[in-house]
Amino acid sequence: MDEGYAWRKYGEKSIQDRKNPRFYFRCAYRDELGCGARKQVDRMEDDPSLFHTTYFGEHTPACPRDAAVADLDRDGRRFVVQASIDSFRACLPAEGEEMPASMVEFTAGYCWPLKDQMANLVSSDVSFATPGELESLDAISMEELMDLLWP
DNA sequence: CACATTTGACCAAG
DNA sequence: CTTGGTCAAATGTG
Repeated sequence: MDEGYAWRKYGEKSIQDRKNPRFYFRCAYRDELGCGARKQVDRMEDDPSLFHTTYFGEHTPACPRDAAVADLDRDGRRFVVQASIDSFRACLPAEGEEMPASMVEFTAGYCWPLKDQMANLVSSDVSFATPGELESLDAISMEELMDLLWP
């Protein structure tokens, strides 16, 4: 699953008692920005179509993200929402499923593996002073956001 | 050309 | 020694 960051693969190693090799990635901006973020990806034993990803370290705030940007006016305020577009797509409710009532529910309920990163993406936005302000987003504005991202 | 990925070498720890 | 993690030269991709 794409969490929106740019990674560079730097290794691949067979692991004892494991059928599949482990893949090693580091932030693509390690040299440029001194970012120390890394991750390891393993194919799962029981379901080879799934991968288990372990993260190490934090990204620099300056690390570019693969972001979608949406602008909308609501109650005279200007909202700017940034998110990894692939992450959002991957987390969209299935056909027939209900759209969550708020952005908080959306990120918490549907982006479980990415919950922290998604919450960070949204709450670090300049338009929202605190994460609590996200609670005020209702279902209608969520739909507006979706319309803007996928007209 | 400017990047990224592959892959065996290399290395530190146990 | 073995094991897991990283480096870097060769190779791939546009």
